[in-house]
Amino acid sequence: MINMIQNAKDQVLDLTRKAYQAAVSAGQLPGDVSVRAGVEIPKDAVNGDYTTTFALAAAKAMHKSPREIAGILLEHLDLTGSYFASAEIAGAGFLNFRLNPSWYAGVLSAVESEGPDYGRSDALKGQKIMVEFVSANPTGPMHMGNARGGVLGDTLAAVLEANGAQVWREFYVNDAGNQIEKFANSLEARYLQIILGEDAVAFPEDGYHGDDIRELAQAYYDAHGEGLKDVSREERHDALAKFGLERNIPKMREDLRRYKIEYDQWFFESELHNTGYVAETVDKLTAAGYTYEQEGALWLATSRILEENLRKAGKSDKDIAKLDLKDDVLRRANGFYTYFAADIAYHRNKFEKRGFDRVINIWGADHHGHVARLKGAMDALGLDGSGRLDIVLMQLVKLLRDGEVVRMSKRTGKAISLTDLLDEVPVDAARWFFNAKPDTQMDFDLGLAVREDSENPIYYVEYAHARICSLIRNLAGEGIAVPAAADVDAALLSGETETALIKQLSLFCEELRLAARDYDPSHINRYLVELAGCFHRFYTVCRIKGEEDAVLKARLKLADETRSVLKNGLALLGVDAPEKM
RNA sequence: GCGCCGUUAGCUCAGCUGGAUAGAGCGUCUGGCUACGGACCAGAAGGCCGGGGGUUCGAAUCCCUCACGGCGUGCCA
Repeated sequence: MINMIQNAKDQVLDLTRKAYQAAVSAGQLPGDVSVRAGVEIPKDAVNGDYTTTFALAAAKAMHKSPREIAGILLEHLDLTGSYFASAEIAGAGFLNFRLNPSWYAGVLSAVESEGPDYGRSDALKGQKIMVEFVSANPTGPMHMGNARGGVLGDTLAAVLEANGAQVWREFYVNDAGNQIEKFANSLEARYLQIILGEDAVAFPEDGYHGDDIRELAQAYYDAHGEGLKDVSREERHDALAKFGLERNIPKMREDLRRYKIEYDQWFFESELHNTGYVAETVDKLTAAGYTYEQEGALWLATSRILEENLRKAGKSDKDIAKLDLKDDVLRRANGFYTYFAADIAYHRNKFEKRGFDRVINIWGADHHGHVARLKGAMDALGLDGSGRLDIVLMQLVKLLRDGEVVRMSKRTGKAISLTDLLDEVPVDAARWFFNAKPDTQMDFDLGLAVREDSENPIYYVEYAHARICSLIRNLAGEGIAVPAAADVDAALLSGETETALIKQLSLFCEELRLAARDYDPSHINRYLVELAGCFHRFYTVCRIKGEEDAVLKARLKLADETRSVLKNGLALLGVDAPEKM
């Protein structure tokens, strides 16, 4: 885990502090001033490779102008043996540093020695994190929201892993409760319609109208005949629901696998009910004094819990009163537990029983009303939901085809499902596009995703990779192999496009850190587009084949390392890095 | 009403939790290979960062407020 960015930043700060101490000793600056200075990479390379705002931040406390302080620091700055060739004052009082070849050589050797692990860190080492995502209802096909959530969850998990965390991918199967009851009702109606005729059996108003329900009923009928016609309603429901789930769940598993998503576990809601864990969890909340009975139902005093949290967060009573907080039912008057009660039990299970340090859920934005309540319920159980449960809400996906909104699948006439999408768009294109920042609404253009031109960024990145592979193949054919970093003179890579490319290689670790910090893997997409751009620019300006041996080697090495980092980045996204296109 | 998310170039979005002249890609216009893959590269035009206040050396970024758009506000999940 070599991070050359961090190394350079640390060194800038260290050199600056030493210069400051020297200036204090010389009596030129006041001592004992603690300065909160940052080190940054300037947007524009004319402002150096690294810059510190030390002088700007210190100006007030030292009663001197930033430029004056910067000037004194510069006098005492000793760059001997550092990564830097020079430093200068600029603008309002920035101290700008320029890298020397030793740093560039450091990047080349880091990429080489870490290979497929380059970019990984142990920042989250020792943390056990669960990412729960998709968790679609097993009552029907998965939709666009699931497609987006699947990519986000899977890639986020990969990003957290790359930062050293121990990650668990989980799918929560809602195989209990009202949804399943509705599912059974719908199947029952279709089943009886097959036997008695469409007109003889009314279809439930709130049932699932999709063709998939008809197909399931037909499949049951084909396999088992009229056996369920005269049994009790309950028996018929159980048999049909069981049959439906046993078909639907493996189907979801297959569809997700096609989407390159594999889970560590499929967790069944029914298990929480069957083992009495839901009841036990509700009893715990009661024992903690957070429940009450009203109109035959058992309620959770959500409003009180949230009020306590908000007060702790510094909200005024007036603001809290405005919120109109409501309590939630845990157990209905009919004795059944609500989905919310099961969800509380499920999350208690994640934290308490399975010992996850952090739990991340990917939810559709339409569930956001649930976020604070679930966290609050965890708080009430003493499990610190506010601190350890993170919910990533993703906004809706609007599907377009050549600029026009698409609502229905041409084939089925129903909402477009995840499999419809994959029939139309390559998996890699879908994975690339859905890996966008979760909290903005997104347009997914089916036409664009399959277009093989410059408007489609995935090809830009893949092309860079394929181009490099081709170059290496050609040179290998001439007996020229990629050299070791130790045999490369980094000082020869001094052209603008070359230094820019090496700097971009060094940024990978940083982008991975940000992706994990923001729960936003799209940092990687942008990084890869930029990296590909740096390469294409380098490749246009710098020839490799036919150059003098030392130059050829250095440039070939740089190209090969670019290939390696492109591949690492694409692998995190679950996208193939093609050697030919 | 209340809450959450959003508003940056014609379009899609960055902007590293306060830094230098607000950046990319696409689209538009103009250029660039008898040389390693032209699925590429270079250049140009295009902005009251939704509006208005505030905080400070300094604000797209932090606070307040208003406007617009999306989504919520069930003994549904």
